[in-house]
Amino acid sequence: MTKKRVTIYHLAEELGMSVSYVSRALNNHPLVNQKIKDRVKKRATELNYKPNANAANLRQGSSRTIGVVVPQINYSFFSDVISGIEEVCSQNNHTLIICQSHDSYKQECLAVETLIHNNVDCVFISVAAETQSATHLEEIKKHDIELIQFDRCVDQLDGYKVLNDNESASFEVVEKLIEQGYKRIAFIGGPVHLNVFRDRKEGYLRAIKKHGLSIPYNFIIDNALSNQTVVEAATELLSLEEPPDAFFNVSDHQSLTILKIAKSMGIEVPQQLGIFGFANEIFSGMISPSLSSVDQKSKLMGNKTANFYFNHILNKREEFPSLSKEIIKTEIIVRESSKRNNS
Amino acid sequence: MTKKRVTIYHLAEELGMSVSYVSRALNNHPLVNQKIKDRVKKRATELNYKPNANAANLRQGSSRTIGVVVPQINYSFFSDVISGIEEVCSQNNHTLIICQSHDSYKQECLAVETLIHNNVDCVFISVAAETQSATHLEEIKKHDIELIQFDRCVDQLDGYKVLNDNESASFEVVEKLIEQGYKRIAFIGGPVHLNVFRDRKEGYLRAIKKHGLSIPYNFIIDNALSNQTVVEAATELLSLEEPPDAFFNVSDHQSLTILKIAKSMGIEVPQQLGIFGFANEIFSGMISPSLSSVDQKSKLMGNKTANFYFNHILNKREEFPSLSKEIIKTEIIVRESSKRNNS
DNA sequence: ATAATTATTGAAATCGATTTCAAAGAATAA
DNA sequence: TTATTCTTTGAAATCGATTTCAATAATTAT
Repeated sequence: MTKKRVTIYHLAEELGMSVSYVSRALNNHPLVNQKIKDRVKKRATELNYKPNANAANLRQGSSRTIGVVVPQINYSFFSDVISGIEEVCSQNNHTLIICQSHDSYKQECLAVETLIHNNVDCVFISVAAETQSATHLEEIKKHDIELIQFDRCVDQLDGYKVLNDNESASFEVVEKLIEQGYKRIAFIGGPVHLNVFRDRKEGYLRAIKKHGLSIPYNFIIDNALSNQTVVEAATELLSLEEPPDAFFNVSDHQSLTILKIAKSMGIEVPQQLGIFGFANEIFSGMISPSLSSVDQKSKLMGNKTANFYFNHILNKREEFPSLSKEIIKTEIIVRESSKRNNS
Repeated sequence: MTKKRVTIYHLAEELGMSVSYVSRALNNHPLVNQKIKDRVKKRATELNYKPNANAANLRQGSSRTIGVVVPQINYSFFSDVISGIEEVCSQNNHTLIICQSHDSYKQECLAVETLIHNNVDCVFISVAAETQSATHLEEIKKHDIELIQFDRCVDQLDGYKVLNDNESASFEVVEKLIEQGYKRIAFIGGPVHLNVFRDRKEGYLRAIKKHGLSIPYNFIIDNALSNQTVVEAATELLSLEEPPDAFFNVSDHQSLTILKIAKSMGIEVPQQLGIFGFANEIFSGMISPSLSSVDQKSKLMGNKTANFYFNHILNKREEFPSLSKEIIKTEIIVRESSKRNNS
């Protein structure tokens, strides 16, 4: 009962011409008369003809497909980026295949395998927290597939990268905290083998150095993405005789956790404790006190990553000079959690 | 400089056997000796052979690919559903192609076209707010592609559907409001041509009827998904001489807007005004007062939708009786915004 | 030893498009 | 009229896998 799909052969027979001619007519080939094109296309829609992309891709080598690998689709940052990527890809008639690594190196490798099998033209990747090697990414290149890393990149591999200005944004954030009179600023970071967290830490350190603040070594906590780690670290720090008077965090989730701990310990935010985070999550502006944060322009990052491919790689257009890195300016959003009323 | 991809032909030549044999060896065909399988596979990885899915799909008719269409990838509900879908699909060695309709019927049709071109085996769709016709979905079936609708479905089309218990959840919510002594309960809904919003409205109406409450006609607002509509409607209602004493909303964003309006008008939540929403957005539990809401188990919905395909459609397995609808039980989460202190 | 059966192996067709190459037809120039 | 150019058209090869069908080799039964 399964009707066979209408192919270009049926069309050709119906129209009494050869398949090659029909193919050219459908693809707007200049060697075909306009009238014929119209006739073929009309009949094609009538017969409900849909080209088989597999066949075309097999023949052409290109698949007009982009593979995306992210740690989690449903983290707001990544879903925004993907939304931005999708927008541009669909404008350019490209399809998206999406995989998540769940922050596992192994699953990331599997995802990369899948994308190679599917013959994608390019891979956009933001690597898993676990990822410390680039062999799987080199694999991609070996297969003549283009590669663009965005946000979380591996250092071992050069090539196209789309990034935020993590270092300078962090520097500015810490200066803003200092302006407000905070002096004992702690840093809650992520795994330092990932560029984004390392850069944020470096920005923090640069500001601290510039202003000659003396910070106890244990005010700097790396690898604190999990909630539990934050709870433990912050509780310990805030219980010190001389506790920090501010926290700069690499995520808003960390900020939120710290805010809760502060509340439970009766510490007033922002008077006694300033909090500044990263990512500008949807809840950051909603809760009370509202959380200061760095907006990463995530959707724009998606747009730019995709455009990077279409402008710089696919059609190396003259108006776009070739480059390998694109830095996206973040926006620093000062809210209640870092603004003392002494102004 | 572009090295040609290693194909099964290279492999066959290297190994001194025919391509058919190599193919069977790689695919664990029972007719091939285990030793040969091992040898072929070993050499395949050595030579860095990656099968071309396009070629296989073309030949086999099936693509092991699922297409997903949602209004917006970065709405938390949909990104959670997609995450759940992805999980199950990757377990079953299927690839995901994802499209967004941006709530436009036209873009939804384009997305469907794309998926047909790409020869997907099945489409999972949650339709755009604009969608009122099913012709594009019938198109999918005409091409012998399976179709599962989830959450937002069109009524005109029967077939597989995965849904929340919108009606009964709404009924319960309204009863919970009534228990708390709220009597003049307004309803802020969505476009009624979409099942989910209609069902929520019906649940609301059933509870109202059961308890014999008299509600002025203008307390029931349909098609209020946009922020502006909510602002206008809520402001008007709350300015009445006899304003509503509670709102049941089809989304938490609506709840949030109403909460803000109430605050700005000096109306106390939940004492003077109860608020209950839908979707249990990430911020709902974080703000103050925290917002009561219905958790839709979105990731589970993704899992179930995908499993529906693998269990009921792809391999009609005996342990799963054939059915066409799956209802997922929501969880009703009562928070501060609907709990009067009179308990 | 021969027939019957089973296990291995491979040649060639196939999926549905694109594209090369060449032929045929039409238009123009000599 | 013939030679030349340009346009229109189609046969067949191609992409890289899978699969059918048949042939050969190895094993077992008679």
